[in-house]
Amino acid sequence: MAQQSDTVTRILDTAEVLFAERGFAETSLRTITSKARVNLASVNYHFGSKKSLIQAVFTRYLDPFAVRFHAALDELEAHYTGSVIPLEVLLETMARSVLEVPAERDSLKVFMRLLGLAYSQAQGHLRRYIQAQYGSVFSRFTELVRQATPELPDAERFWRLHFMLGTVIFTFSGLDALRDIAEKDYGEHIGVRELVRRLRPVVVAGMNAPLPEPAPAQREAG
Amino acid sequence: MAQQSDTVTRILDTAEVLFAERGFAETSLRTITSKARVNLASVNYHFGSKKSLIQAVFTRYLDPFAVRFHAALDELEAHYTGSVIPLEVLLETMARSVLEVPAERDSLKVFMRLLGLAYSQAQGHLRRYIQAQYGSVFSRFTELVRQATPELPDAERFWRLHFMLGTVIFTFSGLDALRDIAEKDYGEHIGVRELVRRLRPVVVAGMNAPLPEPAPAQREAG
DNA sequence: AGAACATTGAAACAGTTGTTTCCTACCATG
DNA sequence: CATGGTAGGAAACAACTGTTTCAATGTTCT
Repeated sequence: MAQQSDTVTRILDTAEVLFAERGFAETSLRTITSKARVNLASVNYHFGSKKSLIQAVFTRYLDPFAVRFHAALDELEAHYTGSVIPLEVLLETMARSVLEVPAERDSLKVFMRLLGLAYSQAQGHLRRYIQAQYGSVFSRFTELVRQATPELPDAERFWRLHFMLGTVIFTFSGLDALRDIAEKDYGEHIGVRELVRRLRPVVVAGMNAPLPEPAPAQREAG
Repeated sequence: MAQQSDTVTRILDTAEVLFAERGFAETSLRTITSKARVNLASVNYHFGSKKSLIQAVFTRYLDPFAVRFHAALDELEAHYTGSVIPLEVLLETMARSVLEVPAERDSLKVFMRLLGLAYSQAQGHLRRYIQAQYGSVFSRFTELVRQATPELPDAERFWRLHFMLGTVIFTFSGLDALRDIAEKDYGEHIGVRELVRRLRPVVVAGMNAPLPEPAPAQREAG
């Protein structure tokens, strides 16, 4: 009981890679269990169902992330006591927290791809689970961003945060494909930290972009 | 032969909506054919296989898009003969071309979600098909962007274009979910054109962001 | 030691998947 | 009218899906 069964972690390790490579529906339990050299029934025994396995894969990443991120925000608030935390610092802190979690297992690529799938994949259950489980961390972060960007209307800030989220998730989630193209065209092998360095000014500039021109009288279809 | 069978278009109309809602693997041919009130075998009869049906759904969007976009770029090059086309104009033209195609059928949401799936979904066959079929249009566009942003190093421009692609695809692909949240939190119902208006300054600012600080002496892991 | 428990193993379950087969209806051309 | 090729319908196909069952293990505590 001190450490959970070897079978459980072997399933999780194998499942997260296969999920990231092919998606959830396209990955069968038999593929997972045979690749993990584990009995087929053990997934249902340890996790209950495939759906629960998927959630467990996410939990293993997101639980440590939530802890670290909360701690990092605590430090930040203690340091900037009273005054406002600058946007760049907030973004930098979030990036660092995200990067730290999977660093131990060289699985950042998997983590990011899973995040991308969580958004794009079959509508509901996973996004609802993540929202219910980790929504509070995200709320705390957005509240700090609100204080850091008082000039932005609330709706504008909401959308821009999601724009930037899209940039990051899309980039890392398609990292292998993009990296191949970049390597072929520019001969430059690019790593994760290098990519973060490139991402930083773009994200900051996006958040600080001038406000859009006000909407014209609009008839909308859609 | 003058117009293709009613069955074919009924299958395509139904399939694109279901694919966009649930993904490819999660949508069975039986779901499609029953909802389209069409015989199950007709998919294989008219398209050959499910994979070909998926490609046909994309072709029906991308073929007209490629035609329109090429024409729009022709016009642009004729108008700016000799001189360089500004970046904002290029982005605006691309946005307009993308928006025009599905406008006739009120299916922009579907189109965008399909684009998102094409990137995020099970890695290979679809992205390869799109790359092979429509890569030339994209190359023409990126070459014009290169001329419009001569101060950007090639690699930097490559990555920023994909950053911005991520922003757009991620946003529209998760549009329904995001719109629900936004509507709940800010009571504001947002339409596609409204979203494009918000997107524009962010994308431009991202492309024009200051160059990142040069990389430090780096030891890189993975 | 034996009893209680948690974990595995192999097999079967019922349901769904994409695809194929075969037969009927059509409809223009000979 | 007959006949060719095209499209549609019902049923079956084999393969695969997630899940369950039940016996055979090991493991742990008294």
